[in-house]
Amino acid sequence: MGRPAKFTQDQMLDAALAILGDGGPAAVTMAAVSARTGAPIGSLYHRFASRDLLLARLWLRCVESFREGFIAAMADDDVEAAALHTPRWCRANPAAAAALLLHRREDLAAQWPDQLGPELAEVNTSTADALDAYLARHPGADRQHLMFVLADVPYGAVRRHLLAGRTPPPELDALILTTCRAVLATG
Amino acid sequence: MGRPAKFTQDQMLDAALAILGDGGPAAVTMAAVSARTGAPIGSLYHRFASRDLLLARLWLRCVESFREGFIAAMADDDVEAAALHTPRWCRANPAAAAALLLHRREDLAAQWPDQLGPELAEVNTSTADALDAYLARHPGADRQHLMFVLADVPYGAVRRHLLAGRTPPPELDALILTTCRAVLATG
DNA sequence: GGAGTTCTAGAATCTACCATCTAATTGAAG
DNA sequence: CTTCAATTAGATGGTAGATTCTAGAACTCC
Repeated sequence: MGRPAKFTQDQMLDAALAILGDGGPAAVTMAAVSARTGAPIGSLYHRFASRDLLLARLWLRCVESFREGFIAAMADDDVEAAALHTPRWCRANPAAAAALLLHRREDLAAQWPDQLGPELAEVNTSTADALDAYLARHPGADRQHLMFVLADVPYGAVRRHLLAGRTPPPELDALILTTCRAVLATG
Repeated sequence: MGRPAKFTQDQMLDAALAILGDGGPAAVTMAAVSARTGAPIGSLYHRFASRDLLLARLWLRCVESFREGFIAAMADDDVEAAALHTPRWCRANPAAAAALLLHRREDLAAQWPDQLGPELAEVNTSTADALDAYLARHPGADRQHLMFVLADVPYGAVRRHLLAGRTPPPELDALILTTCRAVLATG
């Protein structure tokens, strides 16, 4: 093999995530990640060819974690569970939630690395597919309304709390459910 | 007097706003603003003591524009109009809307300039006051529910479209209204 | 134990940008 | 026409941070 690693890739991503939470995208410098993990800069570059690649991987790791539960709920035809997945996931993964929902992807990795293109595409299409499949099973449903209820409202509901560094309060779920039912009853 | 100005402060802010829309906060360098307006860097620093000050002023200009209509609607006791103010204002001011809703204040001006502290405080308190006044007039209303309906839902509704560079579609207003009525009927 | 490989280590380099500084314009007022 | 202040102009300095480079350490397998 070779020399065993003293620092894992995930340790580096964890450090980057923590720094991101404290100081925003600009604070995530290679030097900062180095200082936080204790790993020398050379080791960082041994794992990640560039800063953009590191941040892109961090973003992907966060997204994967979120997407899984969402797609599962949709596959079960459970729209309400899918809508509630956002606040629940935020409570379970506050740091990842803040990273994902408080920043634009381009603000993290200015240049999305080519080699990660496929992974990015996969994330996007698999989510779209889950929605398409649901719509195919429910011809009466309206896509606009679904997006509103599944994405827009939960996102908005959660955001203010993440910004404040808090976890979304439990009362939020009732509000989201009320919205969900009212809007879906419409069309 | 002296030599008349060739470039106004608003021209510089407009350029910064456009650059922000194209490339995000990091793209708004003094050199970029200089190139876009045609004004030399020296002129920029003649008007704005620092980059942070320029971006802080840009942010304030955007916020003021939004706040006005919102506060007016609240003063009229018209919650539905206040909720719809967000999508309407976004349609009327797409660039400012993107700047305001797609970035965190700290991502624009890393260090908020001291001299702008009072203006920032004013923005925050005046909005809070409008809400407090409404609550005082309507003892039955629930603050959480109001925030959800006035801030969270409209914000979420609009965001996805701003991200895509589109203007929020008109159908959104009906969805927001439906949500507004359903949630306020609850508490 | 020697060869090969993977990883740590951090100094050195290179780049981009903010901010400063000096000098040159420009037009108004007297 | 002279004086004066506001503004333009942009070269230059200083710094922060990404990236590269070279050397050495630690482990496995033969």
